[in-house]
Amino acid sequence: MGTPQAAVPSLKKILENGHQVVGVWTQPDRPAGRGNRLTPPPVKEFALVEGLEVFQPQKIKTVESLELFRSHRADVAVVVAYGRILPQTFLEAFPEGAINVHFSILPKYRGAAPVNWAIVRGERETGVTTMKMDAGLDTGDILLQSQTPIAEDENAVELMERLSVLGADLLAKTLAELDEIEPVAQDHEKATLAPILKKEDGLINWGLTAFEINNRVRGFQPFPKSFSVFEGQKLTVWRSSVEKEKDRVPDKKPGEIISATGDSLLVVCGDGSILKILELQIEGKRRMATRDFLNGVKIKAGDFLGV
RNA sequence: CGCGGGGUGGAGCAGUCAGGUAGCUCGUUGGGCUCAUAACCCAAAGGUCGCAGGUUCAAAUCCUGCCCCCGCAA
Repeated sequence: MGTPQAAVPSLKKILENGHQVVGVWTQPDRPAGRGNRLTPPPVKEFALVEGLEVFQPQKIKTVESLELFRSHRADVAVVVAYGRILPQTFLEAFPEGAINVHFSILPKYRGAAPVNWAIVRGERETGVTTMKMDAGLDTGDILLQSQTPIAEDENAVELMERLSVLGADLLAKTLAELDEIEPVAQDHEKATLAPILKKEDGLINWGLTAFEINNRVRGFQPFPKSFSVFEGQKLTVWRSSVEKEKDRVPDKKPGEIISATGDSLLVVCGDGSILKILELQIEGKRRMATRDFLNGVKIKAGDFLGV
């Protein structure tokens, strides 16, 4: 059971390792993109190519869904970002229960957006966890974990791509050694949450420090992204960096542009720290390097972002 | 038929409403200046104005159809 691209490597790995996949559960096709065309989730596309049987119930909490699920008579359910909370009855449907791949080192970052929040919080390291699912939100007993450092300029999309592969490997190991692994209860005292991101989370608060904003720029991808307003239009920051501490300008107000020439677009943030915008996008336009943006637009030091 | 913006030398844009010599900021190439430079000065090359029709003496600009890109909403 899984839905987005991040779940595909796990499914692929399971197949490669010779496990018998009796059914793939994924979210229904949804209208997406321009024109609202009905779009199948990545897991479905992959599963169909592999000739697997795909199930996309509109509702999971129905007797029909449960009956269908039970009818697979599988040994175990594997869940990777399915997108729905599974009722206890599903978790108990098979002898080995349900195993989940979660993209953080639990108990940290429980919830829907663990990769994003790990970056936003400035973590230097994260990882993946396999666990035995229980009824709570990512509260199940831990089976295996694997860590990886977060690169300083790595964004959430890139990190997720790595973690999805790491998770697939860890899942393979977990399934192979399922009988020997001793599940370990989480230290619930140390749990932190990684709640699902909302559109409004993406609006840049220039009062935060450049470090914090840069982390949001990296972490809020692919959604909701970090954006501000320039001349009434949405300006999305795709890539940025933090200027040196010694160059701080404590006398300037957050949001002020202090340089807009060549490759250099510098914005004042909290405590006078400075964010350098490297790549951006104006609504309706394509994503572009700062140099290109500055070539075509009248913008100068003293202007403000966010108004 | 969800709403909207856009396709103009290699890049990002102006010009389109009120048809008439295609412009700006960069980049590229050559030359100059300088101890030196990604800095500065001078010069040059480079454009079927997305595609196809139509209107007109004349179309980047007006009309029709098509292709492609992007934002919003889901």
